[in-house]
Amino acid sequence: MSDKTVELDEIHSRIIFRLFQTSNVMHRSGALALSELGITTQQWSVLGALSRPKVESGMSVNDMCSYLRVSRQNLSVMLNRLEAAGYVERLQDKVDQRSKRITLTENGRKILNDINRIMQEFLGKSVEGLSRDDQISFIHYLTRVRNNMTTD
Amino acid sequence: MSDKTVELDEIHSRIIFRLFQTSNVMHRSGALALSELGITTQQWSVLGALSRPKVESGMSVNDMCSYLRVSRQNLSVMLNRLEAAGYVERLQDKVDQRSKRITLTENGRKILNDINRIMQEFLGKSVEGLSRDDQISFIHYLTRVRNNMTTD
DNA sequence: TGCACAAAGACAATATATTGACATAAAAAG
DNA sequence: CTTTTTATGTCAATATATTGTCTTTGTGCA
Repeated sequence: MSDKTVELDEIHSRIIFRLFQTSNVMHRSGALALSELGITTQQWSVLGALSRPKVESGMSVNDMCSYLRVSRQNLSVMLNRLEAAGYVERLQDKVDQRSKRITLTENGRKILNDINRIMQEFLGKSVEGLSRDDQISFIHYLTRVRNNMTTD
Repeated sequence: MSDKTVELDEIHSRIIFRLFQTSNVMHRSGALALSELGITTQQWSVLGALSRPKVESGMSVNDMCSYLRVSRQNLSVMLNRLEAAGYVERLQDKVDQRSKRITLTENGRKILNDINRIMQEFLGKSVEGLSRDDQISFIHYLTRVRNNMTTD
């Protein structure tokens, strides 16, 4: 390897570093906010994914992995915990023997309601100081970077 | 708890969810890009923190935790690996017996150079489609949200 | 000066993130 | 139709994330 020192674009590296920091802080403070329910932010995202009306009939593990951008193995372990807690159900897919349908249970809907009650305030505070337009731009940038970094 | 269904602000929750997804994708694809060096994105951020001229004399573990927004325990384990690999050194602080000074070794500087050579391209691709102004706004939003969510 | 409290870094336990591997089922190819 | 290849979800291993805890050291206050 050459001895020439590489200078990274400072703005580029700062974006990635900020993502790293912000994600860490998000999980830490989010989990703290939800600690009374014993729920992590990651579990919230799993439950939230299942609560959408368009997936009322359930989601496959694979679909969830794609949606959440987590690995199959990680999701499987998270689902173990959520199933054990009675919040989700794994049902055999009727069309494909290899596949499962994951659905929210009634208890899952209830805890999600409790979660959202807490997260409402948490989320509001997290975006303080950003206008609605800022927020929408922010989503656009995040989405763009996410897609740019996505490898198949 | 009341039975009334809570409706989250869709923009707010999407910001948090995008952060979650983007962070996952960032670590996965970053680690893939750096796989030939056997370095993770997290280790890169540790090494990067130590390479700044203003911390030439080293950083305490505590300072690094604050800078990186990771826990002391997590950083300690990461430093174990980086020290074992010969990239960082833990030296006793001369003023405070409880404290350590963490410094980059010469090998640490070399691997960091190799890392940055790879990350240069990775970072460039990750921000494709965002103007310089977009990138600067992005940093501003990330910083704002990070600070809003930071609890002491 | 002595005591109470806090800070520093590391050990322990647990949850989440990845890749690798596997058995079963489905799809594709010839 | 048969064989090869791919897909699905889970087990295994490892790295990173957290909180809790501990011992040693340092600080502040009476």
